[in-house]
Amino acid sequence: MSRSARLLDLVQILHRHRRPVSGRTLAGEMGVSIRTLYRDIATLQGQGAPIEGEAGLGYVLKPGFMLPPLMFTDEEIEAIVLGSRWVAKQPDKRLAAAAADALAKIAAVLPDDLRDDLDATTLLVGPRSENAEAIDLGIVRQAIRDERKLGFLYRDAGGAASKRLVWPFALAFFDKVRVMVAWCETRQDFRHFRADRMSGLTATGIRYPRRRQAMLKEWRAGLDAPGRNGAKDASG
Amino acid sequence: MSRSARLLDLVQILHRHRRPVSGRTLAGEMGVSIRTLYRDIATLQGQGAPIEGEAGLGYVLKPGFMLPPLMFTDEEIEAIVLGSRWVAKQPDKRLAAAAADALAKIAAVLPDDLRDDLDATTLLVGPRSENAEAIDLGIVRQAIRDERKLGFLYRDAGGAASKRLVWPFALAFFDKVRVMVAWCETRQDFRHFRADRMSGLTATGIRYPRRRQAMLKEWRAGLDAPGRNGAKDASG
DNA sequence: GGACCTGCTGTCAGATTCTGGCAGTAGCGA
DNA sequence: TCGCTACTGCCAGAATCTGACAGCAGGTCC
Repeated sequence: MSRSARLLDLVQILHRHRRPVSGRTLAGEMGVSIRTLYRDIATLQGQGAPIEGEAGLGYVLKPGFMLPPLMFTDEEIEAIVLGSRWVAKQPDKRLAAAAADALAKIAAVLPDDLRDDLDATTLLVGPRSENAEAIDLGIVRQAIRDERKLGFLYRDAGGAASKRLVWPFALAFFDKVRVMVAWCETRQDFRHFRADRMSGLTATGIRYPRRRQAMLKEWRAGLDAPGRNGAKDASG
Repeated sequence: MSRSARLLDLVQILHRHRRPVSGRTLAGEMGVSIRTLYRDIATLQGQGAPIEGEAGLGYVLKPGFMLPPLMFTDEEIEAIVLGSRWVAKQPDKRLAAAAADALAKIAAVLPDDLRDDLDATTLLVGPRSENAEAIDLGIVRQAIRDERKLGFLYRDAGGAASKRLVWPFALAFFDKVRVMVAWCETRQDFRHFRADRMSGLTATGIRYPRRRQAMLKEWRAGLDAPGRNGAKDASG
């Protein structure tokens, strides 16, 4: 196995273990001496991988992905840049910042002439009709990633407010509004919630008992089935 | 210089020369023997780089970018995936396909568990309100990249039609419509054209005499200047 | 056809890099 | 204190890379 391939492997092994792992263990899993492992870790850190080592504990990788060298066509890069620019204009500030960071990382590794092309890329995204949401969608995305319950106040189309505790598993971006899809504990059914009608969002930290992928699949099946509508807007 | 760094260099050198380059020349530019160069080319091709060699001519790199190993955080990947999905739903079919291809390439290099996450990524893009355009925006993007003139028929807001020859340099994606920004030869000024009002698009193949980056800069300066509006919609 | 340019492959000795083991320093927690 | 860990310097052997040479195949030009 080549060294570069081994480095990618190392990141993936670190990704699997969420808890700190000792260098000895990692070296064992990769079939390599511990001295070499330290060298590999140093190389990865030099390449910008967020690996942290603490004496007495082991190594942890901050959540993320390591991409190997990739080749993209002009059109593919244009698509990625345009898409990221669109995200960067979304009202969700953390996601927008992440999009900007991703673009910056890509730009940083390109040679000058290509970076100029990217800076001046002639695909522009128009300004959004702002539809300010009172809540921080970053909290919703974090709750989805961690599969944890969310509490909030919801005001339905009629204006009636209700307190909700839900299991969020998806977030949809429409032209105008953002919609959270979740299992509602109170109603015992799938519901979707417009972000601009939510308030008092609180991350409970309580893990919900299902996998978000499974819920997503079930919800999609409900959408496809004839005569049903999957989730209805949370008015009931 | 490490081998991996040299491989990236090789791609960049190939990118600079648009015409076919002989292996001997490339080897000279990199300070390496021709035998090693052949090995490097083979390695790059093995990694998926679209390099083509023809006996008697030399090597050509299909237009594209080579990205070195990159580390992205969870949020950055989510931003890229969401953005690409949005692009993939645009009516511009070639760009949409490119977005899908880029996503597929990224997915292909991820380990299984991460790919599942990506497939089921819980950030969805809602369907677009379709606003069918009669023209192929791919032609417009190609003309912008190659800095070549475009001819077409434009129907303005009042319904009056006019034949246009323009120097396109940007394409903007708004919520509903796509707008081409160009220098209009007839009017001798910047104009913008809504894609759904264009028809009979023809790529002339004639190169226009300015750099698109310069025009973009000038146009932007016009936007920022107080009391002006940069380009007006092509009604005049 | 013949001269010439190019891509491409095999082989092999020497240069270069990588690797593993050893020794030693330092931080953290019990 | 002890045990566990991260981390560094050193060096000989292993693995890999590199350059040079020889040779084949495919195109271009005269």
